[in-house]
Amino acid sequence: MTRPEPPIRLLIVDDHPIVRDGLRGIFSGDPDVEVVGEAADGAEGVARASDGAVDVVLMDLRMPGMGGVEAIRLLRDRAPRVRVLVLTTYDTDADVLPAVEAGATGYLLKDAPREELIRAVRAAHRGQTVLAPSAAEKVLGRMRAPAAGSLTDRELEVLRLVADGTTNREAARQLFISEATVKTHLLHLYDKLGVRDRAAAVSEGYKRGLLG
Amino acid sequence: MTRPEPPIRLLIVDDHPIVRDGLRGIFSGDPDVEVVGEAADGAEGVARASDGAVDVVLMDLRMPGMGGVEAIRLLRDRAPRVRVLVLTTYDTDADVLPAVEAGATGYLLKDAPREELIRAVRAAHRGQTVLAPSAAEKVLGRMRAPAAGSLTDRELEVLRLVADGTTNREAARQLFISEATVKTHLLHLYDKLGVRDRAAAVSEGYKRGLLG
DNA sequence: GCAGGCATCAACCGATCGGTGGAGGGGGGA
DNA sequence: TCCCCCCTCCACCGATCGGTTGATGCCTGC
Repeated sequence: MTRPEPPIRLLIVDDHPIVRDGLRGIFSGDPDVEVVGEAADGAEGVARASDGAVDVVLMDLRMPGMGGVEAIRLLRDRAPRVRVLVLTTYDTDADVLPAVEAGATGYLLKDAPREELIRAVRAAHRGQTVLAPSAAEKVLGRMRAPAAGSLTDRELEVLRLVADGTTNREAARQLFISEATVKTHLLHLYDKLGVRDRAAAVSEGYKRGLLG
Repeated sequence: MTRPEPPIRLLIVDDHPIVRDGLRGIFSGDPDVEVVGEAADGAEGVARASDGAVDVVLMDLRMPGMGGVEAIRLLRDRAPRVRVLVLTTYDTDADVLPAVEAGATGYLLKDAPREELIRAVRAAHRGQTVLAPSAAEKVLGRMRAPAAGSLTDRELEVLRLVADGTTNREAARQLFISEATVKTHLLHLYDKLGVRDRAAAVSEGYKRGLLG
């Protein structure tokens, strides 16, 4: 007879107790998956997943304290064998790309059906990449538009000013537009570059040859 | 007989009325210098100096609204013949270097003796560079340590993290130090790079080959 | 003619950052 | 030995930034 596989040891990391309970419930009916712990933020998640007793982590991204992306980075270092499956509400470039680059094995949205979630955990455990369609789109989009001028002229102007240390207010004056518009351009280019702040945007700008 | 030179037309830009009055008083006794106007911030200063009726601008740096550095940049564009003499209280790298790079003809501190101030205005009018000793030191220091690892190991680590978009808090966790220490490192490297914020620091980092 | 990209602006909010002024320990060069 | 540099940490503050939502006008391509 076939020896039963040991269950997949799953850690749930999410700041909302209700979500954690819901996830627990979903997996409680599955003998192949055992929820071995929960954590309410990234730091706790890293701590619990670093002891070798976890196979897969279901990781939320936006959490108070240490966020998911940082946690994933740390886990790549401290527990490389742990697979991290991102499970979050958002699928913007700025969420998906950093998470994938940090080393997430998969990326699902919280509106995914239960079955898909269960299948994804199994797939992640086998090391397979599981991307929600919208997340896959972002990743591919990133590949397709690698360096090119994905930024509009105006966005590039703003980025250049920011790289020179101008504040939003100063940039607005120099471009003869309002500060609100500068912020809008920034938010757009953050999304396009897959970053969350001006410093990282400048860095991406250099990496892609937009600045320099 | 020698035709008397027309007086030097001087514009005073400083947000403190008292300082403006003091400066006016200093030059009132000098027939070679005529104070032709005052402004309380950079924007007003640029406007008044752009009409061709000003020879030299005495410019403060830190002012509400548009600061002095930005005003100097704009003047380089709109009224290149106007000489700008910076007169400020501070002489840190972060003040001196941007001002000089923006195109200031001179840099004096407010504790300078009256005579030096008057001499400086005349020198600036002739296009001569006038630097307060401490300011000259910063400029030379910049020349001496052009690219090299003027940053300490720790500062460079912090800069790299910042370029990756990590917040101070996250960087602190990753380096196992407190957030306060991260901020200290940042302030130090801002000074060394001659910038005022993380975005510009990242840019300088790439320009100097510290990043990328 | 209408969808969609681009540029513009507004208001509000919490989080983060930058500025300032200390303080103390450790290590290396003068 | 003494001083300076580096690294560490604290607390307070105002300024700025980033997030969010929603809206308008223009132009181009379908």
